[in-house]
Amino acid sequence: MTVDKTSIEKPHNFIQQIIEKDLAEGRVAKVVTRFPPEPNGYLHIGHAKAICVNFGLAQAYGGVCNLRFDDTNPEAESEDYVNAIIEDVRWLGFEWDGEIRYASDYFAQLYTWAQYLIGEGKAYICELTPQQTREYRGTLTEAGKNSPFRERPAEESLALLEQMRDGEIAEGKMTLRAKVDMASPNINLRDPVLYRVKRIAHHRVGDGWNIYPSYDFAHGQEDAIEGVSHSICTLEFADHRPLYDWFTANLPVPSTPHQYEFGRLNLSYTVTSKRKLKQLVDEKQVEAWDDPRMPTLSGLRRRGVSAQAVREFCESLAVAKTDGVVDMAQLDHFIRHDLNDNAPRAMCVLHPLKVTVSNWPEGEVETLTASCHPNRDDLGSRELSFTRTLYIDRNDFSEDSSLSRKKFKRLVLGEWVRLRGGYVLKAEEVIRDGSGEISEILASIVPNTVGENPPEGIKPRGVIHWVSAEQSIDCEVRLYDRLFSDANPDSGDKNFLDAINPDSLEVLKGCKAEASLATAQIEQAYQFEREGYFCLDKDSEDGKFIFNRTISLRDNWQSKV
RNA sequence: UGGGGCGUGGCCAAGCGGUUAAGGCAACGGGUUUUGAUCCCGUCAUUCGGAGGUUCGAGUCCUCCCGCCCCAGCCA
Repeated sequence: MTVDKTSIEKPHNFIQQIIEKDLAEGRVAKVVTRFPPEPNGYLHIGHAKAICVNFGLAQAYGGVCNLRFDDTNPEAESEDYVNAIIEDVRWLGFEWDGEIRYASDYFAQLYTWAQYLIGEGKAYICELTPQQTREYRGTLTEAGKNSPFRERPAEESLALLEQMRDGEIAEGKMTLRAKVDMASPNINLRDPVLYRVKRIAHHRVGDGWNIYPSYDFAHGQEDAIEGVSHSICTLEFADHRPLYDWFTANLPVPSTPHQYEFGRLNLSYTVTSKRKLKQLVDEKQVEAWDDPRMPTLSGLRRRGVSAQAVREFCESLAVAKTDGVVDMAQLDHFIRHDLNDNAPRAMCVLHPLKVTVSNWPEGEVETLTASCHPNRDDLGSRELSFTRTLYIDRNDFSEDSSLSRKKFKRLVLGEWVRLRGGYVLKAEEVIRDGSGEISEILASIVPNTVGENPPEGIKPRGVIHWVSAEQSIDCEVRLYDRLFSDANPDSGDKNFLDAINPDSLEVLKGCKAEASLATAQIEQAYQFEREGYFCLDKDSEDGKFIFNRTISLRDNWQSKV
């Protein structure tokens, strides 16, 4: 047995403790877990936690983890979702054991087991309408009552089941139900539905079936077929565990898996519910499932978040039974941490303001070399062109020279700043357009200040970024903010759509990026110095650059002044 | 009013009866810095939902109470 070192340095969570005990006492020979998504939507950050838990546990204890699609409800599912999910799991960096599995692979076996249960007198075809079924089920405080079809002879149920399967029964007319206990305080045990009629084709197995198994009748048996040792799911399934166990106990399954539940991930300022995310897409509140504002894995990826950042964030989460709300700031921390370490630096001016360097000859270009990372030489360097006309950010200039040096460490009329990686610059004059707005700044550089301190008496207020006007590329920059302005858009009886942040996307056109960015690749991360982390968006085309802001730099100066 | 689960600082969370209640995020001070970033250093729970009890000793065990989440799909 190989034990992963990194995972045993942290305190062991309750599932690890169970696994270790099972291994030590010989109850389990090999750890087998599974990640079982339903292909009815895209994977989100909450799924990332489940993926990391399941694959991580298998890895840590020398076992394997299956990827299995729980495709028992063709109504909501599609192949597109299957493909998107596969791509996301791969991107996250996990490798499943063997072939991808599908619940639909087991439809024939499940059907046979349904017949077996009927033969044992433990299941029956019920003809109660959906409405009646609800009434017979009772309530939270009152016991249900037995269906009048409960004692129907097995032969009859068997024949009816066949008719259901063959498409001879209309939807809603019949179900196969387990005979458990209509008086159980656990509502899930009040004769749960095993098969329902759905006369529609299945995205994977075509139209061979007119009935489809329910989650309860499928999940545990799928686990048993695959030899899953520890079936890990979220808290809301805890009430289903007795049923899960009931099936493995009453059916001739090849193994007896056990279910363990942990708290799903909730993140502040977003929703982690496939249903709600789908609503955002369907109602065009966002562009698509992979909109960079979405907490989906494809959205995070498109925004420029790395798989490693997502994984490390997930590692930082507890596997326990509490269901809290993790602060979005915690995810942000891991995103910044990864990007700070790995993203090459570049400069991009978001709100360009023209600067003419009056003591720099027209047409003269000096090529400066700048490091791509302050403390990673392996990331190399890039070239910057220094020319007479430059752009700096409008926000980095002020005419107000009464601003204190501490409060405004940027360019002020009559004073100096350091152009990052270049010269020290002095602002001398402001030029306005017809409307009175500043259209240009006339400035001069202090000679011999590239990589050198300026002479005595010249004190740059700070360092600002810039690009050459001639040697830069035009681009569009999309600034993303949180999708919701309420930390808990989902809580209570709030309608999460009411909390949508109207300013979650700001599109900046006519931004100026340094020339080296012309070779940027889609999703490849950069730090635009003093602004944040950005990556090229897939909407970019030849000569048309669109950058997404992954996340801004941490910014505490305002509070300190 | 039934069943299941959970309550440790602003958020997440270790703690498995015996040193002064880990750690991360956030926040706040300070240092370094050609990114107001990073990095570094420091501060941040006399107290563990509440009340009783057991014990030499309790966040950890017992009792009662309070609060929050999930379950009445032919969804998963």
